[in-house]
Amino acid sequence: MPKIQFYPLDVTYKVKDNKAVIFVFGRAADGKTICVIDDSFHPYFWVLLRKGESIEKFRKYAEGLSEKKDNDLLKVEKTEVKGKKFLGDDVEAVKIIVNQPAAVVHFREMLGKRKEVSHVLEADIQFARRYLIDKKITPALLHEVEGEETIERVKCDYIIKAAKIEHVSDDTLKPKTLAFDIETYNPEGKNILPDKYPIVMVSLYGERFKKVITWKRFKTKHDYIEFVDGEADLIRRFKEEVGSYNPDILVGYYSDGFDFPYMKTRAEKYKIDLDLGWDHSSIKLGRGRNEAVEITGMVHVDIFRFIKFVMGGSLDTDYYDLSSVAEELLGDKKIEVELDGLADAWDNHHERLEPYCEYNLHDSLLAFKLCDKVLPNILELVKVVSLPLFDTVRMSFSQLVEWYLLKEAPGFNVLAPNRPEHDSIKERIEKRFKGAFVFEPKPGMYKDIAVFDFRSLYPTIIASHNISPATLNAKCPENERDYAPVEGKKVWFCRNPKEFLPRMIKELITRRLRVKEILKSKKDKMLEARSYSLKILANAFYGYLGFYASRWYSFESAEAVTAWGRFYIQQVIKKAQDNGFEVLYSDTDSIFLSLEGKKRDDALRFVEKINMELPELMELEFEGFYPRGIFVSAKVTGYGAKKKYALLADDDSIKIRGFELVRRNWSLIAKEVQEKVINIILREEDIDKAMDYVKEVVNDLRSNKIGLNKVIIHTQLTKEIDAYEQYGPHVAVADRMKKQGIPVGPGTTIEYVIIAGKEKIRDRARLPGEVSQKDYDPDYYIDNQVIPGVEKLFEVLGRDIAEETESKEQSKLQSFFAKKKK
DNA sequence: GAGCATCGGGG
DNA sequence: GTGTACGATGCTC
Repeated sequence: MPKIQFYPLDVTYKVKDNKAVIFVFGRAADGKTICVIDDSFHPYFWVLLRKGESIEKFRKYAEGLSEKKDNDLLKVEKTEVKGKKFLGDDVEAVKIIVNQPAAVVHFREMLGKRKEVSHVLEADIQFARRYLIDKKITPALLHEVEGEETIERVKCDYIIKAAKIEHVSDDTLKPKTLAFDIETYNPEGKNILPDKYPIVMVSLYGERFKKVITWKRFKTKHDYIEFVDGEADLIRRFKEEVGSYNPDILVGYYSDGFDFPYMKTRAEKYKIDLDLGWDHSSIKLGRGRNEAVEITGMVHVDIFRFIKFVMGGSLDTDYYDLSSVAEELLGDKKIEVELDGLADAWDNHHERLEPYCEYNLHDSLLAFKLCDKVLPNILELVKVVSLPLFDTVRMSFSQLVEWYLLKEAPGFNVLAPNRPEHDSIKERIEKRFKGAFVFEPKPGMYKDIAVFDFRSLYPTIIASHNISPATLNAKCPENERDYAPVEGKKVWFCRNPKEFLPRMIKELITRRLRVKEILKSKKDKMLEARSYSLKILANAFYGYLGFYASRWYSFESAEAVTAWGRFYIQQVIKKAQDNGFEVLYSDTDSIFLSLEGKKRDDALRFVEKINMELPELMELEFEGFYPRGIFVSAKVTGYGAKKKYALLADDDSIKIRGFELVRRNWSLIAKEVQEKVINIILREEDIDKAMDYVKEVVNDLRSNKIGLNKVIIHTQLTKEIDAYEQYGPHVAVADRMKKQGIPVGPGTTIEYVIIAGKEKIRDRARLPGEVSQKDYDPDYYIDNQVIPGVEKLFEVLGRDIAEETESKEQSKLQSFFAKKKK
């Protein structure tokens, strides 16, 4: 039989003659598309019987089951018995093999009701995924299919009826990616109405390929712009172009929630079928909260989702709009155009449309590059969970952990627990336990700080103490028990045998260590991405144990993890103090030591000693030396602020945590002053200079020397103007804009300046275009923007910025006396 | 301050 | 499709 090597990408199934037929779509090694068809795989699930019940009697009963439902025949094909592990117990499990997926739904319910049955297990694992797990197929890796060519209505170069599919190597597909983005006619600002307004342009961007399709003509220098006669043609041409480019991955930014749903609505209007699927099926829109748009065969990636939910933790940006994300990850932004002017240009000024096409294309380019950038992360996760890219990029951490466990379970002969039912979910949500330990910092400025943190603290605790629902308070001799330091509770985990869940997390940790080992000798972006993916997945295990919807949920296990976490970090703190170090700050897994009167080597030796005493996998790592650092007091309590500090690193870079620098609704001048003050304090240690700088800015503000652009405040409208109860300055300005005929609505960013006067602040808010530099109110910017941003920093250093700049209370007092005099 | 509802992203 | 989904934030009582 002929053999073909290929990279699987997508899996689905169809029911034919009461039998499930699997379709594996992918890219052959020669670049052609391939569809592998397999009808030899049967759906199944497991049943456990109560103690004392006869397995043979039950099997006899089950094997005769058959039912007609509508036109479907549902029947049990056969049963098997196998020794399995279920939550640490050895059990005899009955495998119920049925003819088609719908029969699983039917018989799991029927058998679940019988009194001799105690558990129905793994009866909710989707058939296509089950197929991948059981056949050990990992999407995007090289496989070989052996089989004959066959005929089927699919858009594939090879159509093979499989006799055998085998994993060949970890050689990974370099996918062909195409990005797309639409622009729509939108006279109503943020209010998006697909039923009412058309798509005006669509862009496509791929390797050596770019195109913008639009349907109003104008003179242009760009040969990538193609003109068609109307929206319907635009949609048809989009389909054709995607088809002829024939990508493995079609990527968009928020295309699950916007581009595809919008296009679908428009296509329906013209009765155009968006049949992009390799089996000629239409794109499938997700319902309700699940917005995923699926295309059979082709991998549709909504890169926004992946970046926000999987990469989010490591990004600095607070916002996940394309521009912010692209800026951080790629150093490239969206092209700036006046989007509100598109509708007018579309209606009345075609000659103004070209910039919008450039903008449109650039969005696709950004989506393309973002996808390319995070592809190594995606592929690493795909390797771990062995699910199609489509599913993997849309999974939350807990789902990734769960599918990793589900995939590995058969190899360890482990039966997966069921997901919780409604009642137990409610119970689980209400249960809370104690979290991490935070050592409150004493506000102040410190010199020579050494920072250490535990490498993957929680994952290594789980692996080292064999934490899992199966070992929790299980039977084992007293000297085999590891008691968790949970207050007021007797909780232990048996040290042996090493259980499934800790073994799985250990596998991730050691895999990552191997990657990191290679990384030491050569820098490699791919490997860094792999290391990152493995790290976040390992870290997610702890959350998974305590997550209400988990199969392997274990409240006591999660509780034990944080208890041990507190135990270890407190132990380090204590030992540091015993060794004469001053501990400045500690949060969860990190510790900040003052090196006053000590040498760097002392700190390194101290950590070495700590590591000798820790369990094998656990390690306190050196994070860095910082010549100077400042900890600021919290706003409310006045005590040490958690997670609010700035450090000057050895390489002269500054690490800022928890300060407001990035907030959108701060004026540029406020951000600038905060940043500069931190810099002067840390780099030059010259408090007077920092103070003088602030005074200078305050004076410049007073004499209106600061440019208007630096006093503009940005605030986003979150709802309709009328809906605001609190008529704040940004709402007032939005109102003014509306009266001037500028469209505003939810999502519009309002820019305003506060001008001098005695009225309420909201009555003194103006559009930047309405005022000039001499109009803004110095007092407002001094008291409400600049001073609050640096107040705490100076407070730590024993200085009162408000007093020294004679702002705030002072000025209020002055005006009070001024009034009195009159 | 708890409890509920709604954004988020997208033009 | 052997199905189900989060989490931060703002607003109201």
